[in-house]
Amino acid sequence: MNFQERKKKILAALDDAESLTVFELAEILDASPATIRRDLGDIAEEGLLLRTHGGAMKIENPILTGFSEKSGVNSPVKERIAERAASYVQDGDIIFLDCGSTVFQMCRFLKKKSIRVITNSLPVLAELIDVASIQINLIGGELNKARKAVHGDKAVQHINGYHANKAFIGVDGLSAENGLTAHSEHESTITTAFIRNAGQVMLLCDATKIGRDSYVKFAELSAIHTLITDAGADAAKTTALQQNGLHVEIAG
Amino acid sequence: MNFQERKKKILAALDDAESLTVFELAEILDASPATIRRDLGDIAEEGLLLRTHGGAMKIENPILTGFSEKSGVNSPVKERIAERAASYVQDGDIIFLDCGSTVFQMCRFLKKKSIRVITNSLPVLAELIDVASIQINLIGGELNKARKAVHGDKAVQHINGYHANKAFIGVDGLSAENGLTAHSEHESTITTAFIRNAGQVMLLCDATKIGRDSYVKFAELSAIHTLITDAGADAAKTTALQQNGLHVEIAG
DNA sequence: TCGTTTTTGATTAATATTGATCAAAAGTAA
DNA sequence: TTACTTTTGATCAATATTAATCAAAAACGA
Repeated sequence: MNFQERKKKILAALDDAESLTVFELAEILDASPATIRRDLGDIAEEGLLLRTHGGAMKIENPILTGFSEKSGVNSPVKERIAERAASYVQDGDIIFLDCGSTVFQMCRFLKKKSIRVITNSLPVLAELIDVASIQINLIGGELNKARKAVHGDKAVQHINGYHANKAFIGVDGLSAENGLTAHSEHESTITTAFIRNAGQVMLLCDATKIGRDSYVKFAELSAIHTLITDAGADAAKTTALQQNGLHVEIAG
Repeated sequence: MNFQERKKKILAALDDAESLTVFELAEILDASPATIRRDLGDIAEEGLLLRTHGGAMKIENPILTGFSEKSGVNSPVKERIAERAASYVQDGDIIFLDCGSTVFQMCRFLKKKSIRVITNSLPVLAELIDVASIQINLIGGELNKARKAVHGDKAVQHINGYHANKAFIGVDGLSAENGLTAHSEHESTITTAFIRNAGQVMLLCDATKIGRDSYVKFAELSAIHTLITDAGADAAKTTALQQNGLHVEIAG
C-alpha cells in the first residue's frame, strides 16, 4: 500500500473515530508504526489532521485543498476583494452567493459568522457545509457539471421564492455604457434573479473586468448598490461608474 | 494498442478499482511496465489520475469529497438490492433517487446508463457528477447537513415541478397494516413528493425493515409498485404484503 | 520497396519507501 | 522535583520503484 492510499484510509478512519493512536492505525492499515508516524507527520503538515502525542485527531474544518487551489485563479487580488465583501456580512444576514470564483473566495471569511446562505454553487456548498453556524439553502434545478452550479428555468423560479438582505454576485463585464454583461445566458438569468430578490446587491469584480463588455446585457448599473474592486481599477472608468450613482469600494 | 486506447482502459479500470499497481495495469493491458509508467505519467499530467509510488489512484473530484458517502458501511445485502433495483433502469429513463443509503448504492450500477437523475441527495450528486452519460437535476431547498440532503417545503414544491418515469425510494418501516412509515417528517414529505410525481415507484428495503413500523405514517402500500428486498425477508410478512397487491422482488 | 519517425520493452543506475533499532524527548506518576 | 514509561525522530540496511538509455519493433510516408 502506498502513501496516498494510506492517507485516504487514515483520514477516513479518523473521520469515524475522532482520534486514533499510532498503533491502532498501524493495525488498521497493516503497516509499521514507523510508517504511520511518517504518514501522520506528512498529513498533519498538509493541515488535514491534528498530530497528537501517540496518535492523531480529526480536524473539524479541514482546509479545502481541492477547489480553492486547483481553481488556480486564486489571486491575492480576488482574495482582498472577497475579504472586503465579507466584511459587509453581519450575523443574522441572509445572503445570496452566486457561482463566481471571487464570490467563492468569500467563504473563507464567512466561517465565523452566523448567517443563512442561499446559493446555486456546489463549491460554496462544499466549503460551508461543515460550518455549524451557517445554514444553507440550495437552489435546485438543472446541474451544470462544468460550472459546478445549478441553473435553468426551475432554478430561477426557485430563487424567486426567496428573499435575501444581500446578494453577492460576479459578472464578466461592467461598464457605464452597457451595465452588467455576461458570457452566458444561463448564468445571467441566475444573477438577474439574485438581483431581483435581494435588498442590497454587491458586485465583486476585479479591475480587469471594468470597462469591458461581454455579449449578454442583463442588468442596468442602477441594479447594483456597491461595487467592490481592486486598486488596479482605471480611475476614469470607476469615476464614470460613480457618476452613474454606483458606490465604489476599492479593496486592499 | 495505442496510447489513446490504453488511456481509456486505464481510466476505466481505475474507475472500478479505485487504485491499481503498475504491474496490475501491465497485466490488464498486456503491456510492459515501462509503457504503463510512461502512460501513467502522461495521464497524470493531464490531471486525470493520481500517480502514486508503484501505481495510480483514481482522482476524486475535490468538491465532492466533502459530501461523499462514507464508503465503509455498505453491506452486501444492500448492494444486491441496489443492483437489482438498478436493473430496472433503462437508457432514456428519468428517475428520482431519494437520500437513503440503499438507494445511494444504486449509483455504482447506474454509471453505464444514459439517464436523467433527479435527486435531493448530495452523496448521489457527488457520485454521479462525473458520469458524462448522466444528467442531474438537483432538488433545491433547505439543506439538512447531517443527512447530506435537501428537504423542506420548497423542496417538495420543487419536486412537484418534475415528473419521472420511476422513483427509487427507501423507508424506515413497512408493514401490511401501516403501509410506509418514517422516522422523520421532513424525510417523509420528500418521499411522498417523489411517489406522487413518479410513474412507477420502487421501494428498496432490506429485510429488517419489513413488518417494522416507525412513527410517521406517510403512504399506503398501494402507492408502491415494486418492493425490492433480500432473501432474509420473513415469508409470512412478505406474503401479507403480496396479498395487498405489492409486487415483491427478492434480490440475490 | 526503403528510409524515417515513433513507440515499445529491456537494462541499469538512481531514487524512494519501508521496518528495525536506538538515543533523545515528551509525558506520567509519585 | 525525580524516576519511570512511552513516544518520537534519526539512521540504516533491505527492498521496490522509477527515470534514463538504447536497441528492436512497429507505424508511416514517399
